[in-house]
Amino acid sequence: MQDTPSRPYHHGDLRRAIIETALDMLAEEKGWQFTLREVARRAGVSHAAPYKHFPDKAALLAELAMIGFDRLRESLSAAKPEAPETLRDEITPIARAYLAFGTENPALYRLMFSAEEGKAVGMHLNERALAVFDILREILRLGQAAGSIRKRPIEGQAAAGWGLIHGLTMLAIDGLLVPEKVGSAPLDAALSALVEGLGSPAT
Amino acid sequence: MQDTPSRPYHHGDLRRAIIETALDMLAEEKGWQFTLREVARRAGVSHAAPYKHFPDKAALLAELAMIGFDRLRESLSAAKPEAPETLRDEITPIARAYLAFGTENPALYRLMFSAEEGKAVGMHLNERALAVFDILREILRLGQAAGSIRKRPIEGQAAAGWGLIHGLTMLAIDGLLVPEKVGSAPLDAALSALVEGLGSPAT
DNA sequence: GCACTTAAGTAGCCACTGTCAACAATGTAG
DNA sequence: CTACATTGTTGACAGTGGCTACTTAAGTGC
Repeated sequence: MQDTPSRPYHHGDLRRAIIETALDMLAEEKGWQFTLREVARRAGVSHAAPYKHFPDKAALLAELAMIGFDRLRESLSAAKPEAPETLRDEITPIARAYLAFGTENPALYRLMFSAEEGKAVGMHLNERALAVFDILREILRLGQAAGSIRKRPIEGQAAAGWGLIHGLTMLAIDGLLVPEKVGSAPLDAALSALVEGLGSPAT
Repeated sequence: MQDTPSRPYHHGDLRRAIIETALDMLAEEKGWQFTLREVARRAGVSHAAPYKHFPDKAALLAELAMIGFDRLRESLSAAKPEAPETLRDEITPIARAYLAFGTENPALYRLMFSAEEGKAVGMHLNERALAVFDILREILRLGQAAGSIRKRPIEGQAAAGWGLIHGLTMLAIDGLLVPEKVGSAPLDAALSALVEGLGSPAT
């Protein structure tokens, strides 16, 4: 695996390697607590090396969270269907992609939504988070224009949509989406309720 | 404040005092990271005293989480209206109480949904969590029987309801429910969508 | 009074973390 | 080829935290 058996003194692209390693670790176990030294260990560098690329731990965490939001946004964009026939056909693949992102990177997803305690980075981070949010808002806007979605304030509808998918993702991460309580396909069922709530009665 | 100026050697009810102190601390700042020593400090006892009442840190955390779920359930039960006229009138105060619980005890709420990594306690904890869930299921069951709620599998409707309120609560805790993006009353707006999605079209 | 249990305090071990400072290797500009 | 900036390594410091003896105080039964 190590493509450089006699690893050169200069890693070459350690910054990216550190981020990559950290993301891998965040994807692995959700119980994992983040430590700079462990990241360095796994990246195969000394414990102080990361300080050449990040001022401190918080900076790395903030960057990871931002990358997480970017990836989530990309993932959702990629999942967006070309020419959906119904509202449900449109949002289902996106919702699936969202939930998949969360369950595949549980710790990262949690980090994304708990890292903005440091208010300094908060602004930038919120920008990224709200960029993800905008995907949903756009769908609603177009849907309302096309008449497939009830004419209600978009903010409220967006709150419902994001709240729902975020909540389901969190519950899934925490292993609380047990079939006996929530059915075998909770996402589909919940989306049904959402679609019926957002969609125009006529359609 | 200290009702025992010359604190006796034996605290008397240290176990409860520790839990109380820990809950207070969890309610304060959400950025707070839990440490046994700090709890002991704030409780005014030595750093090893808690070990006389809890085998280890995880045990205390698990108990706190369980108490959290119990309190949440009580809070929701108390908020349940007597004779609601509409579905919306019925769920709105409950949803409000739920969100209030989360925003008033942010760290506790997070703990409740991230502590069951320790799989040993997982079972008991999930029981409590699902007990909260049952309140929602009961509402849906009665609503379907009375005809005010669409006849769909209850599990799916419950998933939608819990997912939505849990998601909104989490977003609120993380300060992501900003009015400019999500409206001035995101909870009410989201509940509108939910009610329209769950409620019978005729009603 | 006296032994015994319980509940607290004191002291400390051990592991670990974030961070910094000093040093070494490597690349680069002149 | 030499001076310098980069990037990585080593080592250490200070602080913390969980946890474990041992010790001391306080209640309890006899």
